[in-house]
Amino acid sequence: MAVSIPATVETTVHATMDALTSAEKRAARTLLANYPTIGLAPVAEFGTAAGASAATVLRFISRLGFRSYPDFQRALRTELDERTKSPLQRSFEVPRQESERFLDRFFEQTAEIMRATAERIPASEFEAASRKLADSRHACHLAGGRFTDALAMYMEAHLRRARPGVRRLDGRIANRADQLLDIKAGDVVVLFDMRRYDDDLLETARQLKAARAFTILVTDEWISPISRFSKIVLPCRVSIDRIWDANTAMFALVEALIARTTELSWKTAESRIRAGD
Amino acid sequence: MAVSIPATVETTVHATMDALTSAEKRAARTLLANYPTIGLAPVAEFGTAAGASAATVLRFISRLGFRSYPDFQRALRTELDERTKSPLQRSFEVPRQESERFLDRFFEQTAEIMRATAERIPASEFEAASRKLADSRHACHLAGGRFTDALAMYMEAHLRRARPGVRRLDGRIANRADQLLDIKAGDVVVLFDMRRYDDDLLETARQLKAARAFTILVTDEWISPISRFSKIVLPCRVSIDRIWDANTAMFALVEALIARTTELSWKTAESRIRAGD
DNA sequence: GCCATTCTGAAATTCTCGTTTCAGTGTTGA
DNA sequence: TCAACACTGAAACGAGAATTTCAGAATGGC
Repeated sequence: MAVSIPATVETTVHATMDALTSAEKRAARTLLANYPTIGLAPVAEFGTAAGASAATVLRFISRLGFRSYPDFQRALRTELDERTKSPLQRSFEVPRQESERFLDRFFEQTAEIMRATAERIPASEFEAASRKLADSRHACHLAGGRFTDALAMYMEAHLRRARPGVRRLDGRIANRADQLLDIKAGDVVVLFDMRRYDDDLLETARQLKAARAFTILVTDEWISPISRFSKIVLPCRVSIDRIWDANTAMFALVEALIARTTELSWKTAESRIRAGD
Repeated sequence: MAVSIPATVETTVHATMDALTSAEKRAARTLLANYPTIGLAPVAEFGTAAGASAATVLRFISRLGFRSYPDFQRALRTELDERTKSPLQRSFEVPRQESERFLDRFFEQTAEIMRATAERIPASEFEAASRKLADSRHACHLAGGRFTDALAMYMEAHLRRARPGVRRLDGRIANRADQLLDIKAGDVVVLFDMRRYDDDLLETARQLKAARAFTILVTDEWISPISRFSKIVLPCRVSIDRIWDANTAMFALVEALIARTTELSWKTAESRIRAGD
């Protein structure tokens, strides 16, 4: 038996979205983004906030099925009342409906992957990696493969805010040799490698080990051969019962590393962040 | 040191209570009992609920220090807005809990953010975006800002596997003008923009609209001004009660888009992927 | 690129709502 | 008991709100 979903204004908006014109959609989005307050304001104000005219907002409201704007506002108030009167009820509000939506299923699976990932990464490893990253006495280098280069890039951009001496290694192998010369013993290097593992990156890792760099490897559950040359290995689940591999857990791990590192080096980070913004 | 209490309407009512006449007190009690919804209703309704006349309610409101009833309502709305959005405005504090659980907590919060994101993205919008991306008759362009460029890059790498004609716009503005010339009416453009919103990207979006491109915007919960020039807007939660914004939900959305797009264009995608691996 | 169609916002219109007034009611103190 | 005073709500008023209309702009199909 399907549990009936309460027909809130919000769900109605979602359901109606399809049938809306573009200016009306702007109104819809504004409402969802400032739910429910903007709907409690006069139409004119709602219109301005949405970058549309009052008339458009009214058309939007009527398309949602309300007979008038005051009618719509009454619905919002009633809803608000019920929500605040039974806060406990809120967690049951959106019950285990069969999520037919692709997006919901996908996100659920992803959350599961993340849970599995968190389980498998030893806290001590994570902590050691963060501390090493937060230690700005040594330079920090990042590199990834074909698909993971974007992760390296993202991490670089954020790590730069927290500490000095962050650099991403160029993807092309030709340039690698030169770049490796800059790396000193004790420097931190974060490598991203997942199936199918990158041979060039493996070679790079070997040389880094020879140069006595401190290598942190972020890899998938099958673990890249680079682990041989790494001080710290952080394995992420990338699939559970899904056809495509999902790197979201890896991305989340990157964010966690950034967050923890920033926290640990807050003294340095604070001024850098303020200067950067 | 006294903790300063924020001057909410509610506290003002309490403070004013004993200066009120008996009918006014009825109004005050009604407001406190149905806070804040009854105050968002028309005066007449408020009056009826309180068993008093509209005039009495008005006198009550003015005694609270508001210049008019709409003024009072505006205060309530602002307050309501802040109540739902403010947890993230808390200033930075180093978490007392030591590192062990950092990763777990972080991932939990992230999962929560993802849930909230999935909830807010209308299925129709997601589906429409995927379909448009799967339609390889038109070219597809991607661009991001300072931190989101990495997302564009990641999406580019994967979308390339699924379909031809994918290109990422160069980050530097100088090159933008030339690149825009290549974009034809009907082309899909995926833009990533989050706080603090990128002015150059906004300008690019404006020109894209003029060129009649089909713009898909991936943004945060406060919605980039680019939404004005976009056909589809996909808002992601980036924070719930955490100091730093987290882009994991956005990354997951990108992966979901890639997955769905690949699914929809499987005929084309299959051979491309085989050739690429 | 052109035409039919749809969409949009400014302005005119209508009506509801907030506000004010004032007569009536209740209350207090002599 | 009566007068002075404060409180209250019904009704009149005017402001500002929602709604409708319509001409011009944008869009989509050929």
